[in-house]
Amino acid sequence: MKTKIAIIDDHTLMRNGLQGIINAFSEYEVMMQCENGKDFIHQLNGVSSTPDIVLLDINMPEMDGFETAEWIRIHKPEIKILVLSMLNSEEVIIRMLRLGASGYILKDSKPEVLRMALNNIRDHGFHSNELLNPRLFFTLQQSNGKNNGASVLSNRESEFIQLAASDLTYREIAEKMNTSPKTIENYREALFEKLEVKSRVGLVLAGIRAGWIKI
Amino acid sequence: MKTKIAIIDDHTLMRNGLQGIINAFSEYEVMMQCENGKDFIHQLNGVSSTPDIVLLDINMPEMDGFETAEWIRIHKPEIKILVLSMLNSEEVIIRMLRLGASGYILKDSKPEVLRMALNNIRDHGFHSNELLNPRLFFTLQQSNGKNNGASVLSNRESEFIQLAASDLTYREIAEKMNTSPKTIENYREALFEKLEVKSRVGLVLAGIRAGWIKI
DNA sequence: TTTTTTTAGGGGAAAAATCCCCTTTTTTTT
DNA sequence: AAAAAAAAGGGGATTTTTCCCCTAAAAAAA
Repeated sequence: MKTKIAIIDDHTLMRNGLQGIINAFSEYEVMMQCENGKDFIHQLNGVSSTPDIVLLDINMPEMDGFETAEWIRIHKPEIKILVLSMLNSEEVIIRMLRLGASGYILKDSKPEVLRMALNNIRDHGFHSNELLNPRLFFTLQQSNGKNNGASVLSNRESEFIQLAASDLTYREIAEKMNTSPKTIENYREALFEKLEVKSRVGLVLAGIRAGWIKI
Repeated sequence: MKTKIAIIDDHTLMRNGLQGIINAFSEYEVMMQCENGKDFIHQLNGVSSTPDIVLLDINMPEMDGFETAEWIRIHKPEIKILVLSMLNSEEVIIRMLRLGASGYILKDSKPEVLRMALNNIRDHGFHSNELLNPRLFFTLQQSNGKNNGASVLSNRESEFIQLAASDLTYREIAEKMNTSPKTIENYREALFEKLEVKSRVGLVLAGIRAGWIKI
């Protein structure tokens, strides 16, 4: 069962581009295209199911992103909102969060970022890579337990690589993971080989590029 | 004219500690100490002026931080809220933002962090260092004009930090930059201090977040 | 013009990371 | 049931990083 997406954006080209990108993700399908909030509300009456996630632009005629987010929070609170905006402004981001957005990414993001954002919202209820301080993100991820993504990495390796991307020493990482520094050594060596790197910095960079490390 | 602060926290020792710290900041004065939200509302009726910023704890008996934030947003929206919490949890942070908080810092923050948070809220209406991704923060700062990131780093430091984000050793970086490893040491130490990190990985991550390193 | 910053460099020591070599137990896959 | 992978751990050595201390010329700022 694919997760259903609605796109709310006044630019037809943008909508179609997004639809193409999203439909290429096997786990998602675009079920609605709307040119503003009013259109979205109108179309909702004509469909049998509601979207799971709404991709929401901010600057739109008639009913903009802020109004739309507010409407969704009040009338369809089960729908998650991922704001897709050109505005890299903290004030806007915070305003959107308060209106109930579950994530906020920039329009010039790469498709992988969009996909990761959608995954995070679907799996954890919110997305924050682009938004919130990664320190906080990792804390939460750990408490949530499960390790999604990378089958290349084992669970413990995933935990480790996230912590490797920090200001901690291996000894401190070992303490956080409740294991010995020598065990950490095993993960490190295994990952160095897998990712063909020679240093911890190289490992972290490779992890970031591979999408295993959230910044 | 000093900015007036109210402290809402159920621990007397914490309140007094905070009051001491804040009164040592020349631009702020503590005008109220309250042990929970109810106490705050009650005390508000007895004072002629309202506080500008409220330092708000979350876990409190009778009326906790969430309820208090909601009350303030509805009844005294002009009062800014800085949440001071032990909870490093994204869910809590997002909930607090939605309830109208202007900032969120951890209780184990240093006094300078508290002061910076207060300054940011006073001057810009919000504080986000601890909360939002520094990359966005710096981007915003740059577009606002002052404190543009580049001037923080000297030319050679900029070259160095980019090369630090690689699989190379410092000796190899020194060769690439046609200088001695000891000179590289100077850049490294200067940047560690500037960015408040303790390791090369920390440096690289801070550089990425600040937008100085392109990956 | 004086002061500060940048650039360039060094000595010496401690801590951390890296690289080899291993063993054992449990879990998963074939 | 056998093989492979994951998880946990260790010994011991080398290299790299990190942390103090320090000098000095050139450039930029005050």
